[in-house]
Amino acid sequence: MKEIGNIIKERRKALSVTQRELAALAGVGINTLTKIERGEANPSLKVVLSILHTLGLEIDIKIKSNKL
Amino acid sequence: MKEIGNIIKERRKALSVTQRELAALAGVGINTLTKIERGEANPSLKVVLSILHTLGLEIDIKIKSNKL
DNA sequence: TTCATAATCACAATATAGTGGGATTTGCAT
DNA sequence: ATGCAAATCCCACTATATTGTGATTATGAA
Repeated sequence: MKEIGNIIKERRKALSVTQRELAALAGVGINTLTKIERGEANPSLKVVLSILHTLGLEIDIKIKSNKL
Repeated sequence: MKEIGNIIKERRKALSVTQRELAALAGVGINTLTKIERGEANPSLKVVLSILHTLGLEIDIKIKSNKL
């Protein structure tokens, strides 16, 4: 969970937007966002997708490669 | 939400495992899994990741490309 | 340091995800 | 059509995610 939080935080900073702004744009509570960024939350898919979409990010799912 | 459900369902079938088996292996309830596969749920990230991991799938997040 | 803004925290209330149990339906064999 | 297993439905309960408010604590700039 820490990973996605960091991705969101870094992308947000790269776009120079505050937590409050991002939360508002994504339609989620500020508390929810701060916890997610810190990896202290188990957010619903809806919330995650909303935040990622707002940040211009997308998810894709693929078969795990077993490269070392 | 429909999309991830279909991905899970197709991957599960490709591996020839039943919903009950997958649910048990992933540590989630059968009802939860059936709803997710049908796109009638808004699952938590924990549940989604557990299912994907069990299926040998992984998620990655990238900047949305604006190709047409 | 001082000031302003951003981020985190703490609390309580509401919404909803996750669950099991049992009934029902669907799908696919023979 | 019959039988079996898989999938779905229904219901009620529990767990927890989400929320707003207000206070507190960083962070950074002048």
